[in-house]
Amino acid sequence: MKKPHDKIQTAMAGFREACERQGLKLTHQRLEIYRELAATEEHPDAETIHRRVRRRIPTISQDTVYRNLKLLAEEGLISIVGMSHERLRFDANMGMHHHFVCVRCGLIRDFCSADSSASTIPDEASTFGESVSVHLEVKGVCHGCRARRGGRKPK
Amino acid sequence: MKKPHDKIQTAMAGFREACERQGLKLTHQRLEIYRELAATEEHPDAETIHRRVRRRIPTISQDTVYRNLKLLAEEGLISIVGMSHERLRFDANMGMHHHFVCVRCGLIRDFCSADSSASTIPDEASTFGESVSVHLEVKGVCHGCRARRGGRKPK
DNA sequence: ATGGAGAATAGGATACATTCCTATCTAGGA
DNA sequence: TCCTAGATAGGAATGTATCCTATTCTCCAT
Repeated sequence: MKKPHDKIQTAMAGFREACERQGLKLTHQRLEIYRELAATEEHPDAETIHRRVRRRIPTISQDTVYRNLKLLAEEGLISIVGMSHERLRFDANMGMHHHFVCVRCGLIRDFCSADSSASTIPDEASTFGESVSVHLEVKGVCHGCRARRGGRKPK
Repeated sequence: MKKPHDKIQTAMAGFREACERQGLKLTHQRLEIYRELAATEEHPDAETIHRRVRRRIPTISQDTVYRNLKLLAEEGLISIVGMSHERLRFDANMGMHHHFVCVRCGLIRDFCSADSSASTIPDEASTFGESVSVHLEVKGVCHGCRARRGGRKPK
């Protein structure tokens, strides 16, 4: 079993490299925000990260935490669990289906996979609890957004 | 190709039955909210549904729309796309992995599936755009919540 | 059909996560 | 060391979603 400390050290080194490669400045705040996230497996929310980082940087603002988390997610250095944050969206189709989600405009489309294994609850999930549903979430850029070009969200 | 009108009729009949079975009253508002959702495949948000239903029920309140959508989702008559609405949550683990999500307490755990097909982007997704990632989302009730018993969320 | 009890609704008030604004500061290259 | 674009702090603003409560409505029993 690897020491958790070493794992974080490794993650931090990789993070520094990635920031330099992508032209992001290595600020104290940014590093500590990432360190806090890399140190846990519980998928914390922004407020939790803010609270924890504040133990070491008492004056850090919530805006800095939100801004960095969003930026790092856009740069592919961390990920946002579930959908990118937008309003709740609903679906009357209760049959088995999967979702294609456009990360730029939020378009969601249903599809059914020919691959039946994507519709079976994996055994590994029983470690955590009793599963009731499973679906694939495919993230990407839809044709419309691709045609519009542009490196960022139209919004 | 089946007429869309017939599909909605069928869906409405099933909805009425389900409401009666589960002791939900068949109010005009509730029926129209469901009808609006059943008539589209675009996974609208609550505001959109509110706006559309208001064309036929001008005085319907946004609270009624929100309340019914949430209730119907809890009763399993419709579904909420993505995660149930909570704060954004982040993840520094960029390796391939899936998520188990407890629908009661919001716990999220990573796992890797032995089934490699769950890690391949389905061909069907290319219909909609260029995919960049795929992961399984397994919803269920975690052991902790199961032990605590109770039919509803602890919150 | 009619009355009553509890569920459901309308409308406004409220909560709260997230983002915006802007003056100030800092990392990193010249 | 100096400069500049990028980053931050702090507070204000935004906007989705929920709460509150008086009123209305559904549906079962009479």
